[in-house]
Amino acid sequence: MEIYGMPGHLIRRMQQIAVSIFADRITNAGYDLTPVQFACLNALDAHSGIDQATLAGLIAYDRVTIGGVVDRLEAKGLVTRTVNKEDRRSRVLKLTAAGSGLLSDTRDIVRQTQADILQGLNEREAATFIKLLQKAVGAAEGESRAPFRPREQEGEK
Amino acid sequence: MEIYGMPGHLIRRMQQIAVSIFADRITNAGYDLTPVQFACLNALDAHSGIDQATLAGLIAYDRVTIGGVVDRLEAKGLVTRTVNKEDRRSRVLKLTAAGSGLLSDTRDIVRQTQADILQGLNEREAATFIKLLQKAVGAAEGESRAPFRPREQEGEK
DNA sequence: ACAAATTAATACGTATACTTACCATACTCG
DNA sequence: CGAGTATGGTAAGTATACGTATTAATTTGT
Repeated sequence: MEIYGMPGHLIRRMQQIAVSIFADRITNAGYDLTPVQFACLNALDAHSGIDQATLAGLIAYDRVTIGGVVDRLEAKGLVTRTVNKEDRRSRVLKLTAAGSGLLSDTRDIVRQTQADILQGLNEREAATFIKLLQKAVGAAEGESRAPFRPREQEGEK
Repeated sequence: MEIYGMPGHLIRRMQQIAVSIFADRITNAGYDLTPVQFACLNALDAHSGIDQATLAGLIAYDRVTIGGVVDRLEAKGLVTRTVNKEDRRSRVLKLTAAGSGLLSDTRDIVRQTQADILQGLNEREAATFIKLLQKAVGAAEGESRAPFRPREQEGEK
């Protein structure tokens, strides 16, 4: 069976390449941050004070995985984790000044990374590709073990 | 920064969903096999007797990762690993009868998996998506830490 | 009010997926 | 032919990325 034209193989390759480019650009700029760590800092910047489960849902990761990621972010002094007084099961996450600073410092690099990932496509192709990606992801979202969970608005619930 | 429309995020999600669907379909059919394990069996079926480094190159994985995968395939009795008499550094890999049988049994499931991954796209969209994926992967291939390495033909070299 | 169900976090286990470092073997070229 | 280089494999370490199970705390249903 020829696997080279199969979506499963190509998507894995694309992801492998994307991670590789991200690591390369970040390292070359003198920083130490992984894609999921960046995603966490970015989400905490927009939603300060959320707990780990909410963070996991916002960036569509497994709760257990995010627990480990937050461990490392906390160890690096980029994030604080305190028990929530209103619900003592959960932990309130906040960026530190260092976390906030690192996020600002790396945003442009990450933006550039996105372009480099699709370096082989022209503008029109890249737009089409992203549109199809979004459509495919949206349709199969439910098959994921770690689905995207937008934050509930105060009104609903 | 909004990450939901960025290629890096979408590609990771797509990969996450693809792996999830693969695991689901294989488990439901009563088998125990991961995507990379399937890729190894499939490559060894087409190229019996290659060594680990060649196998890694054929499916575009890191040498070290494939070492671990082959460990597990060997432990499950799906693959044999013997020292190459002509080059004692390398190990000759071959499918066992069990490995060959499992490959035949799971091929159709994997084929179906590929369609399920793109369930949200119609035929034309899926074709376009795969074409663009191949183009993007081909162009950025060199940025990967584990590039695809086709087998050298006897003539060159 | 109080048992049952749910939820947040964590512990433990498995499997990628890579880095760097090292050893053994093979190759190359002066 | 022998030194330097290259290559295959493995060891050790880090970081995802999940599954299952457990604990603690909150919510729900009666």
